Amino acid sequence: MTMRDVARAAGVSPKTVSNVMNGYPYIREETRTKVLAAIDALDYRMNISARNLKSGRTGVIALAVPELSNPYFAELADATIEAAGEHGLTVMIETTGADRERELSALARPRGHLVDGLLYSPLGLGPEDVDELKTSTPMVLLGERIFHGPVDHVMIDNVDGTKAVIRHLLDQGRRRIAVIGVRPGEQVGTAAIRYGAYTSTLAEYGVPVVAELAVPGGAWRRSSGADAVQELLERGVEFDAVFALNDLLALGAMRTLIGRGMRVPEDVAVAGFDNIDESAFSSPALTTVDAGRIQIARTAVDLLVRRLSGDDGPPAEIVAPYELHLRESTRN
Amino acid sequence: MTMRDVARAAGVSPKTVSNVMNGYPYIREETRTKVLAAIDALDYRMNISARNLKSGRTGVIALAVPELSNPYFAELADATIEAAGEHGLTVMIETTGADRERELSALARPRGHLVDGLLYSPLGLGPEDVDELKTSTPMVLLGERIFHGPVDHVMIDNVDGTKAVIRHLLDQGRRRIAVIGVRPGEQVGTAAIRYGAYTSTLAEYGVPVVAELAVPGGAWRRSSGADAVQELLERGVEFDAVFALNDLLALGAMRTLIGRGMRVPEDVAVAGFDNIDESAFSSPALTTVDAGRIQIARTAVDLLVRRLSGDDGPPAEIVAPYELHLRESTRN
DNA sequence: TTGTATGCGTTATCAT
DNA sequence: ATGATAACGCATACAA
Repeated sequence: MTMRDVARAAGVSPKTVSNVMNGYPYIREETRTKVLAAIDALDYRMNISARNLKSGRTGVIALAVPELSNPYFAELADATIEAAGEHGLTVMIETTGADRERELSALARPRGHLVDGLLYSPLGLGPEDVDELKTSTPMVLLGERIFHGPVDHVMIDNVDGTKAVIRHLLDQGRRRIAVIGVRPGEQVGTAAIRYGAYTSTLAEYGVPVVAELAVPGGAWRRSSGADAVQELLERGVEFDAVFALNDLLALGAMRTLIGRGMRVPEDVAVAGFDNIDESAFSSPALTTVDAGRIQIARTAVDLLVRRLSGDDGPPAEIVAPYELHLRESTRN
Repeated sequence: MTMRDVARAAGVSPKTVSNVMNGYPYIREETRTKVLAAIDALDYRMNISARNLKSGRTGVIALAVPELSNPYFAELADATIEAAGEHGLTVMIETTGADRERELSALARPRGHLVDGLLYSPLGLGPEDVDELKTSTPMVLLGERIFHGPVDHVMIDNVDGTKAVIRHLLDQGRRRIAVIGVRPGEQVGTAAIRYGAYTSTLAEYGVPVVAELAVPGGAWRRSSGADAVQELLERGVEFDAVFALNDLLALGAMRTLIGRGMRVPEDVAVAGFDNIDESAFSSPALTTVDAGRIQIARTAVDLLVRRLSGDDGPPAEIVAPYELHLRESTRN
């Protein structure tokens, strides 16, 4: 079942069938109708591999994320699939496990020319890898580890988002705000940015930054959040609020607090970042910053589509607007 | 950058390069080394489209699920990607939104011959669609809407899993067990099976099945679970336990109960089904049935791989083992 | 053990 | 507005 078969059935040449399928404008209405009827009758689908071989286009873009078990990335993936679908593109999801090697390999001639472009959300790469980004495949970067790179970049408004939530905690009278999930060694990346915004907001209010209130946490999972709070309690550190660098950490933190008989928010307020679906339904519901994933997905796909259609202007850097969601976990 | 270039660089013919890349055994070690060196030096990747055009294989399989925002499917996707990776296969995720039309279209010549096989988890299809499954693309069905179809089938042990959790609730002395997420009209599918196992377990214990304890819920989301319990409370129905047909419903249900000042499990025990990551970290932690998604993914990929390598034996029907996780939400 | 010739299904180019 | 022809990069069959 090839284009030739369709052409034969419609009484035209293969090229005409191709033209119809690709929306070539100069076709007589009568011819188009005939061809479409034949396509329908034979239930014909074009062979994408053959087209790709000739034209270089597959209609597939890849989304490289650490893992789908993290709801933030799963929800981002859903949003991306939807946004891509509106442009007739299919999304191929690649999970890298936040592993540097696997992230780099996702960059190398993605999937043997099988994808037209790449939406790329690296956790293990940094500014030192900026050269690796000069791929031939169009790419849009999601995240904040590599600034002013050679490619388009869609970012979360980490600074203002964090400031908003920390101000909220301070306005509620909290003064000993623990922060969990920090990465002490790192100078770049989401952790460093959010932590920096945390300290500068405390400074604004004249609240001292206390080292023992910052708890490292490598993987931003529920279990790390639970462990972090456990550690604070065991060390006897006093705190009246927890700012978790993402929602999963916050949910894990609340789990430990409640398990230890503490009240949220009365004894300790908890806030997170991401606004994953889960956060609206936890008990108590979690105060968090919505990073704007719907808009991020949409913007990233739009940028990529523009590149795919040949735009080679200078790299764009776009910051998605954040939104603070105040819920029970911080309300006095 | 084609195979010819590599061949030229290595001083051999393209065919030899092809042989090396495909693991053809009868190659002199010296030749193989030369070729591999050239591949490495030129950073060559094979063009998958070209291979597909000739051989029919792409090394890509598709996983069709309703949506990734549901953590069960996201976690299943992660497990599938991992299992497929061990066979050198890439996974392309297709979300159908549980929409019948989109599910059917995922079936039709998937992605223009771009995928070798399909792992298919339909929610909107039923036995009446069994003919649609007779595709030319190898396929493995995940779920329980279509039994004894023409294709391999990996199933959750819904009956025994449900029985185990209901017995547990009964053993704890619960006698008015609400069940939420039922689908009254449906004769097939997960909802009907789990609800059937619920009623038969009650019967075993001589506990009457009360109609008003069964609350319908179309989409199995947190919000539906919250609404279902809301409805029970508003109707003044008495109940000492909630069996939610999946974890998301259960988490939503707990949210409403706790929000209304009820204690879980003291006043009402809550149990779910799926054992998504979230359930171990809710407050209280959720008792649930692990449907065995890791094993389901592994088994499904194995079955598909066997089909891809030409096995055309009769369709297999495999039931993954369940595991009951007892947590705080049901412990007296 | 390696090389040569051919064709997979589509699109680009050019012609009509 | 439509058609003829060649070529994309690889694998297959067959030859050497």
